[in-house]
Amino acid sequence: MEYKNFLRIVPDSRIDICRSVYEEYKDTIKIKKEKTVINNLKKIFDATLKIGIEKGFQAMTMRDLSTRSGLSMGALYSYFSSKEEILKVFLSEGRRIIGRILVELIEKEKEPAAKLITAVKAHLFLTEKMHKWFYFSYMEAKNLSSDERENAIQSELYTEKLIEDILIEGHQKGIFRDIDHSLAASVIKAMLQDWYLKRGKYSKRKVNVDQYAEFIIIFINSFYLKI
Amino acid sequence: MEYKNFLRIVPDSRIDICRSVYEEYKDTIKIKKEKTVINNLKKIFDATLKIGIEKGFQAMTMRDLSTRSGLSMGALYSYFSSKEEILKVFLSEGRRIIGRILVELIEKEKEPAAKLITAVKAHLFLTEKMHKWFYFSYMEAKNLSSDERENAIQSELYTEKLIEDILIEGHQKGIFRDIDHSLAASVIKAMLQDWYLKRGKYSKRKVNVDQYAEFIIIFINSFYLKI
DNA sequence: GTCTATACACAGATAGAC
DNA sequence: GTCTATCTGTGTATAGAC
Repeated sequence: MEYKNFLRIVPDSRIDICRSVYEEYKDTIKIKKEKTVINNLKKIFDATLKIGIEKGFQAMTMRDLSTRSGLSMGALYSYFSSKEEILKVFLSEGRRIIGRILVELIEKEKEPAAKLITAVKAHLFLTEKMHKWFYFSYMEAKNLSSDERENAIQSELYTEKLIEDILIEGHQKGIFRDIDHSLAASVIKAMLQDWYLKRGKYSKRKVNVDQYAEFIIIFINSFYLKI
Repeated sequence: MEYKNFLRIVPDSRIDICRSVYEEYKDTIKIKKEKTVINNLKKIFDATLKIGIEKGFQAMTMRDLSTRSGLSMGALYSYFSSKEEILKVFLSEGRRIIGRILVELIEKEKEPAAKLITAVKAHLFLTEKMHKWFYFSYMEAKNLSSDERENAIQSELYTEKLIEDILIEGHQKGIFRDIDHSLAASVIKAMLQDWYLKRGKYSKRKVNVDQYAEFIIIFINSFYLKI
């Protein structure tokens, strides 16, 4: 699969997040008209992402957010009770949607070698599509409350476990070599994350996500695949 | 070489940074007694690092820093003219020292295969020794002024170039395979960075830096070394 | 449902005593 | 060389008009 095919399969996640937030928080959100809420949530999250990437969430002021989202300060506070809550909600709903897509795509494959390729591509393609969200999420996770930070870490480890399980299964079926699967999953994850953490560098070097995916897969296979 | 040997070779970098800062900034620092300056710079940088890792540099207030360093607000401002300057000086002097050590260690080796191993170990061991500084530096680089941020990026790319050059040399000498050296250097760097970015994870799994180094080297060699 | 005006706390920075 | 006290700007959050 190439990135352009992936884009056709996966729905627009930006609106997904807003709908999902509306469903879960309609009791605490003071505004009641669904269409208004989703529309404004989108403005809020879009602006949060832009400013957050420009100068970090901490440095973003509610006045910044008001200006960039086009909503007044008062309006913002009828959607969220605090600045901190915006971060919490935006990151946790994003994680949910991403986890779901990732699992769905991997489960379609039956053989470990194909599963591994799908896991790598699905992760890279998702981070390509939502690269601002991923970058923001990575950088701001440490600013969450300790409960929420724990959730973020668990979500990371879950992705890693998906990869590790594929490696273990492949080894049991005699396809993959006998290697420390936990460590291997960890460094594979590191390579996947580099794609969205250093996005600008790869752009400058004219490396696109399909090329990066291919390279990573060859790298991993040369290490893992029995010849 | 193992980590414990490395520790014997490399001098205490925390005091190095303070001395280096004193030399370079003695004109703008209002205090004149060298011993006092170095002693207090150490207190300031130690506290900056601790608080910065706990809650980020932006969230650190000058009052926090005053309390934790044991110096008054007034005293702090006779060493630095602003909060921003503390970050700039601390990161740029650290980069200088690290770059120097890295190059010195690699230059000792003559053969590409040995150079590659040394580069990997030197990087991992340095980040192990100064892991708080590296983590802090990675997370806060985006909060620098655009000039200083550019310096930080260039310093990153320089490390990557060191690796790429080793790969190219090895290929020219017929030892390494013909692979996209730029991409390879990039993902190797990603694996090296994971060591200090996810330090806690590896601790929990009882993986030490020597084991991680060995794993990474086997991984790279299986991809790169001609059989 | 959205706005403007404002309360109140706390940030960075400095002046001047010691 | 270091401290305390204080200035001033700006941050989050809210009250109440429209």
